[in-house]
Amino acid sequence: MTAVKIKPRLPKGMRDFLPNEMLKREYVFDIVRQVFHLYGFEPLQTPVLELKETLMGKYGEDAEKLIYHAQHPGGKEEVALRYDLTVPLSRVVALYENEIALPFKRYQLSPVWRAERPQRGRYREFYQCDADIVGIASMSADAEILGVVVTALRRLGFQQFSVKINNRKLLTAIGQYAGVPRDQLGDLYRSVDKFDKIGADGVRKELLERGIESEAVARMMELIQARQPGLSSLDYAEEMMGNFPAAQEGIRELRELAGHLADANIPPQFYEFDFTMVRGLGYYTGPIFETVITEPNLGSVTGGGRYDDLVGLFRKESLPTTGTSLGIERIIDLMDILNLYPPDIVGTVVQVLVSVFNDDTRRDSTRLAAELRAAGVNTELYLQDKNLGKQFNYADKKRIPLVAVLGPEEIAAGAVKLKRLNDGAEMTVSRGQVGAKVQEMLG
RNA sequence: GUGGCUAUAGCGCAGUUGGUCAGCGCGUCUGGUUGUGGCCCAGAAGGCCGUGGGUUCAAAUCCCACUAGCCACCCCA
Repeated sequence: MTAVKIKPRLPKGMRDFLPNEMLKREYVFDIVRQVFHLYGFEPLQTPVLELKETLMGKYGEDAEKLIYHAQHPGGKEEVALRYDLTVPLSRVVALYENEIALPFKRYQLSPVWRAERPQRGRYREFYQCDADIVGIASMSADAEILGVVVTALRRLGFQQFSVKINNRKLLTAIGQYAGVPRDQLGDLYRSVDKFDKIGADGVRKELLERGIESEAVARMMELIQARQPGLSSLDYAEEMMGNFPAAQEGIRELRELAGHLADANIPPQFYEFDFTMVRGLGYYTGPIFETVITEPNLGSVTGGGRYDDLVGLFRKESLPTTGTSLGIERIIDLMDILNLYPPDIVGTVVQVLVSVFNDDTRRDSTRLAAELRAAGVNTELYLQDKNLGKQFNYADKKRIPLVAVLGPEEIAAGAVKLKRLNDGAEMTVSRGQVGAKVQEMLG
């Protein structure tokens, strides 16, 4: 053995999740999964690695630089770690077109990798929870996606949030209306997207700095400043830009979407039309969505939209597709900050600690643990050789709710003493009914 | 990728203009309490002050580089 140890470290932006944290993560995953099932989505799993040709050219130039490349020495295939779950889905749909019945409603809870500089709420390995509907052009599909988002967030305990809805077609029309040349559209969108952060004046300033004509900036500002509640914003947009075909189409879609949302009983306080919301990824073609929880601001917690052309990159004919991604990492960070976890998930899965009185009684404790497990109770048998006080201490620290004491007295009486740690209540019960009594004491 | 801030015990921190500055709180361990945790009391362990150079009689303290983390920008979940 050498004296030099390797420093235990992690790659930048990657994390371990210790049991305490995993319990919380799984709680969130479970709720999200339930909601996906509730809306009729079914699970899909794809490999961590994709062929480079599958990933390249889908996300835009900037995003592509963040793709992790994964080669082994002498490898013949060019492979990379997946960057999101949307492109793999499109690949799957194209690959199994004869086996998949449309509409294809799938969800996937999986890690993705992006070589970004880590920050709060931003990691290099992080889980996304995607739900998408392939094969439906109608806005009813988009409405279902928004229903999933709103339901999942509400079930997780978020009270105040707003899903912002915009449309790529409308953004195109806004650019046309303002008279901004094509090569400046990116700059235009990037600035407009910051409206919430830097305000109207900030956007105006930035647009001018980016060299966009002052006349175009003025027309632009007139448009985006007129943000109005509910559907009146759509009326306003139509009034202003109604003679642009892209605007007509975009507004028609959003009207249709609004109708479906109302029919589906999605409470209107949870969504709004916001023409300043822009999504960066290149593949969106229609309605786009994003959810921001403003207090505290950790960036967007969901993002999605319609991408009718993406499947078409993998086969002759494309398929209309819409979907969303829940940013589970940011949701988890917010759950902690806002204290949204139910009290019983913190600590441990163990319901009862079976203590061991002394060496002579260990066999009895082992049998008791077996009986409890057979009765379906999550049971930990104390495996060390320490006095009762230490064993209670251990249970207390691990937040195990009940301790079973099986000393000579109990053994002689064919009984078990159960103690509930949060209030100190004790109950001596016969061995035969210990499973039922444990459930009773756990309430 | 660009800029800024930070780095002292397991965790959170203090350390004044270089000279008892190696400390505090929490946690851990031991005992008070060998059939019962939390609270209290007493005690103990634990640090090459991120790493490597430099300045100086003297560096946790000043300078440089590196590394890591955080924040902002970019972008995004």
